[in-house]
Amino acid sequence: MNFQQLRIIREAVRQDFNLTEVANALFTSQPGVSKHIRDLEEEIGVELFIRKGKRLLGLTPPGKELVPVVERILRDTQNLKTIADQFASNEHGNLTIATTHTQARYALPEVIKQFKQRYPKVHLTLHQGGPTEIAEMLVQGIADVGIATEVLHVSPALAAFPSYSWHHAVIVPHDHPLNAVQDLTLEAIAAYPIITYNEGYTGRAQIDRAFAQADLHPDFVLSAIDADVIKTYVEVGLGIGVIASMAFNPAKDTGLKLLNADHLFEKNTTYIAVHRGTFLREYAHQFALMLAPEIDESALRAAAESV
Amino acid sequence: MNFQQLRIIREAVRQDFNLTEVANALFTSQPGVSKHIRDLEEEIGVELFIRKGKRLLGLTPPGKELVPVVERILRDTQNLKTIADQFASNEHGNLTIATTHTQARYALPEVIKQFKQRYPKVHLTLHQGGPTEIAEMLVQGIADVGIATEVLHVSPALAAFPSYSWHHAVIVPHDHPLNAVQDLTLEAIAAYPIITYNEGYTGRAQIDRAFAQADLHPDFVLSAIDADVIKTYVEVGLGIGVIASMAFNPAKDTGLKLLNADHLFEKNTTYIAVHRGTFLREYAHQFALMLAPEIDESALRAAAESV
DNA sequence: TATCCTTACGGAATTCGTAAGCATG
DNA sequence: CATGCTTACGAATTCCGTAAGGATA
Repeated sequence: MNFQQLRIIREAVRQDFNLTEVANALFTSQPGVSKHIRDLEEEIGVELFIRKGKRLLGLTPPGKELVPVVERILRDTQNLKTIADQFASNEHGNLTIATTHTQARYALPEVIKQFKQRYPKVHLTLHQGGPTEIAEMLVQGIADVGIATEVLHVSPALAAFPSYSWHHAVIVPHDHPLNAVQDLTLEAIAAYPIITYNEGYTGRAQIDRAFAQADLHPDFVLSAIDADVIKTYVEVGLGIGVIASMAFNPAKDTGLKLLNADHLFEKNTTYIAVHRGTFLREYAHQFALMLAPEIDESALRAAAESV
Repeated sequence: MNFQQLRIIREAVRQDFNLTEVANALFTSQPGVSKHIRDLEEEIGVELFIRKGKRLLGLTPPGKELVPVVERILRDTQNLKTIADQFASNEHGNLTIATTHTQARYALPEVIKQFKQRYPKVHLTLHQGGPTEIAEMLVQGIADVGIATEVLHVSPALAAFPSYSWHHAVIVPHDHPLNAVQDLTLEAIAAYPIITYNEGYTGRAQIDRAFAQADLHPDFVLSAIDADVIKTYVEVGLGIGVIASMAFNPAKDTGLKLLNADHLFEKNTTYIAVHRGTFLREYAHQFALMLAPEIDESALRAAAESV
């Protein structure tokens, strides 16, 4: 048994059992991949993959049990290197953050500025994606921490901690009739075409839920991933916008007005997530604490260390 | 990085940093061991061992952090093989039990007979030793389950479950004056030379505690690891014996009489222990359940699977 | 001076990549 | 017939053991 064999097993699952792709992903030859798999199967005495003719289709029952152990071994080898790097220097290294546009654009800049002041030599990488992609990046070990409002609880392999809370707000052009309304209601909003986030992004589920509970069916005329796009279309008069309030900048968004809607939509909570069993560098840990100061530090360590 | 390097690191700790012994233990050459260590240290970029001249003296701080991860990786590779064997056959395999003389001689025979009936093809190995040796055998993965009355809680890496409880009793020759006594007291016992278990064995601590609390200082004229030895010396009149009551067999120990002492000594509990993070074969699991039927099955699985 | 580690080097074993062949959707 | 896996074989690399040398209790 060797590590290359284990990497191949893990990659085979990730590449949907296409060994040619596995070979590409691991920068090796395809026949070598085949041989490694057969060697390992022979060594441990069970077939890991279901085969139909020459193709691999999936995992056998033993394969299903063994793959998580393989993944843990490989994660631990990664941890070995990470811990060693930690001792080599607390100040340099890489930190990869997977997050959504909204967080990257409006919530993170302040924290990242602060982080860079403390750790100027740490190289930061920001990966952007939807919630499921963020979760996947954590699971695959591509990203160290993930930040999103939506379901980062999906996989039990992830540990999520609340970072901060915020509300949606309504944005309208300056000359819009809603500007005159005193107490904003869902009914009043639902009377106009609405531009807001895509499903699965930035608390969209909360927005839908609020209207559904009020038995309202507004016209979602356009949806987008980010507030900048939404604001643009509100400005051109396509409808009113519902965005995260922090995405409104009075200094820059001069053509628009922000209407408070805290009482209309449920509070949203943005979470910071890490992958259980993956060692966190000291600075990654500090980054998490900067973003969520009230996080239970020992819980974070525990999440990162146990499986 | 390869598994041999990791095995060498683990073995270096076990062999107290004597690389010659490491080479012997792993059936390889000593220069190879040295090279593997230096290669690994170079690869991860930190020194794992404190060196004085050419000798290794201990672990550096990074070494102390990394060794547990190395151990977990190696344990998981063992788990891979164990799980694979499990699928190859539920009925064959090996089960290694580490236990004390007392358990092996008096408590286990019935359970083992029952186990062999259910799993006739499983090869059983009984390793005998003191409590610390039993714990060590579990930690090193030499034994699958450990059974003892004494401290198996020492290492947090072990999970111990109560199996059954028992009391000490007094044994005397037939013509002994204590035979006539109605209500046995500690004072009455302490008046005679006592033969009982060695320190650290079969609840000896309970016996000492009982006398200490009564402020009695009996003459422990002889101590031994097993009841057979104790009985022999009681028969020749060297003193009275204090043994586990289950070690008395009225049919065979015809020259002796058993005096109940449940009210004099605290109850003892025999524990069954496994090493956390080590996968238990189905039959090993069943063995544990036979020995401790009221064990929480999910707790046992959890102990065996998490770290 | 005996123990223990390192360096050096040659051979053994493993791993890897290329080329060719075969099965399947 | 293109995709995907296997077999076969030679090259490259890694691993291992022996022999010799040096440091330390």
